[in-house]
Amino acid sequence: MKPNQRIKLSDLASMLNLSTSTISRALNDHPRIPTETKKKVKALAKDLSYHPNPFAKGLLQKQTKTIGVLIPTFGDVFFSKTLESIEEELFVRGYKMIIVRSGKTAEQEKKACWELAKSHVDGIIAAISFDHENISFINDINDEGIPMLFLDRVLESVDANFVISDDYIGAFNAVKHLIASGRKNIIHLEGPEEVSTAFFRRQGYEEALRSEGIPIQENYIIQCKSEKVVKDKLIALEHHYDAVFCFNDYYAFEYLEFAQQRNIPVPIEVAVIGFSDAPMCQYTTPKLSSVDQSSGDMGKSAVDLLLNEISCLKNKKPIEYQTIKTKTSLVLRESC
Amino acid sequence: MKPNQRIKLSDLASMLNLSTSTISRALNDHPRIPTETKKKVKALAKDLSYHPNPFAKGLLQKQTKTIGVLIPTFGDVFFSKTLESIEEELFVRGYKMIIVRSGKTAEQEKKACWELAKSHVDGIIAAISFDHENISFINDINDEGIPMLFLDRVLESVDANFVISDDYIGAFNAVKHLIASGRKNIIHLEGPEEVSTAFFRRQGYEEALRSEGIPIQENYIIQCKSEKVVKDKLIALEHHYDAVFCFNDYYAFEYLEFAQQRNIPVPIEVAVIGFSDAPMCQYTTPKLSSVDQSSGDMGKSAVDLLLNEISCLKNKKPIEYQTIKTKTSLVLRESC
DNA sequence: CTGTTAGCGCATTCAT
DNA sequence: ATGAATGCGCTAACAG
Repeated sequence: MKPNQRIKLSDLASMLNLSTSTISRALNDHPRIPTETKKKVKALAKDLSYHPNPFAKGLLQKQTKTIGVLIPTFGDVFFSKTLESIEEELFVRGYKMIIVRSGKTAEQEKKACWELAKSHVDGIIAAISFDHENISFINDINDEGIPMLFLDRVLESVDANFVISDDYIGAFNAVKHLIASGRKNIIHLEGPEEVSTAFFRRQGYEEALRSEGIPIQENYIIQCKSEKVVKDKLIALEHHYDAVFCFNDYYAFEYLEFAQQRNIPVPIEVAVIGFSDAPMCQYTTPKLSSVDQSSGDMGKSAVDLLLNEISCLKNKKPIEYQTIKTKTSLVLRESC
Repeated sequence: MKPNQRIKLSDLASMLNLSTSTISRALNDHPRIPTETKKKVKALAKDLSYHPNPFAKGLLQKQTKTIGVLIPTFGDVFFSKTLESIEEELFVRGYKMIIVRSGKTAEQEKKACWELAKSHVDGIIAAISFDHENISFINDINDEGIPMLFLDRVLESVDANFVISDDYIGAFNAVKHLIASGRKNIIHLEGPEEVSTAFFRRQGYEEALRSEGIPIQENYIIQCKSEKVVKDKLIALEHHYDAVFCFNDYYAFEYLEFAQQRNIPVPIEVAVIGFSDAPMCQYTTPKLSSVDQSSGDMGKSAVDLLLNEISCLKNKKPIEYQTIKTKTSLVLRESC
């Protein structure tokens, strides 16, 4: 029962006095093999815990049943949650997952992408961070026959499938809610300029103000590059603002800490809303309101779309690229 | 420059009027190839962005340059941090990483392990959750020539490399600190019984009490299965305890929330310490003191040990199994 | 120094 | 219904 060596087709063949082709066909449910033989072969295979060598298969056939995933970091809860759902969906559908981190620079990101391509994955799910001036490598990877799906961030001028959350609407509704509850002077802690999500969340913020006839003040929009600069700006604005809409939950956590240090009562004096709805939102004081991105859906949709594209590619069917926007919802807690 | 088809050795060979073996040797820096030829070949390879097919290599050679990683979840910050360091170290050393989640049951965990083994990874880093009654599958996987390293949790009676943090000392020091600061009635929120870390942390807790001559009270040790039961027990003990030492940070976050609801002032009346030092510890009110596990070191050590074992296996050198305990350190914040 | 040959494990012709 | 032969892309043993 316990082979201490890897078993292969030819082993089964010689044990049953059949040829490797028959064994192979039996295992793959080829129509012209008698049920009797199939049973016998499968039983033995199971008994010896035979597993086909994925490298032989990968070499012979086109597909490797492996998907590459590119993420900026494991540390961000949004990506953890999304990874969790991607892994689950891939596992169910018989795919393995190779993960690489994209790192801190556009160059590293490009390299990481190539690393996946070189691994001959069947497809890539990529959460691209940077605004690559030269996106030709994406086309190059596509040219190698590896479809790419982009997650969370959109790239202009790339023809591909996208799965993003509706950042614009999410931000819009959050800010609308702040205004509806009487806030007028709303600060936006803006995300890094290189990511598209930051752009759309800011757009949503601005449009919400505009729709209510509130003028947009440039000094209320704070680009969060250096912690010190942000704090200085906040201090300069103190008592002039009554709400803070944050690019993500981490910014919001930082703000809550800042507010506590400066004795700014939240939500009495300042209301705060984060983005992504990290599990930690319920453990801060006050509990943080946040925009949920339904990351579980994002992972599942991404896998769906990508595997579908792979299947189209294999069957030479035409591909219609889509951009799926998953719904956001405002989760109200104590901070607003 | 842009091949829209995957390029292979024979392509390079025909373009340079050389044989595939020469190309192969040139690319692999074989000693008996003139520098001139190597340059020429490498230049062309780069120009056409040639990448060797890892499946052909994997089939032919023993190693696949891929490591399998088994973790319970992406959601736990401890695992995120460890994954981050594993990925980094593997990437540097030219390895890819396949991740599978082990799921909720011992059966799923076993299946996930086999899934990795079937993928013909060169080795497996596994954070095993459950106390498998039948650990024969681990031996079976070893028999297939795939070394396994166990991370974070030890398994009795398995002969292998382990990388764990020194849970016992970490817990011991934390509780010692509580006692030193005048606490006497210390509750322990105990982790799940199936994981070894829970066992050692409890041991550390008990030994710290014992060393100070404080009796161990069974009703002060609360097994955290159902949230409701835990809260009921805590309520029953109210005003009788002055500190809570938690199995991990999440338990501690939950406790902080509970304390707030019941108007128990932390740390005035009750001191709290968590375990793992999640980044979120600094955003709670009060900021949570916690035991850091140096998860970065754990990831790196795990990769080191495993790749070393793989290399020994390949060169038929004898293997000496080790258990590396990484250091813990108490990070003091406001909660104690 | 280089080319020829063979074979890794498998699925798929083509024969029978 | 089954077996023999072929080749996926690559490296290594064996010539020359």
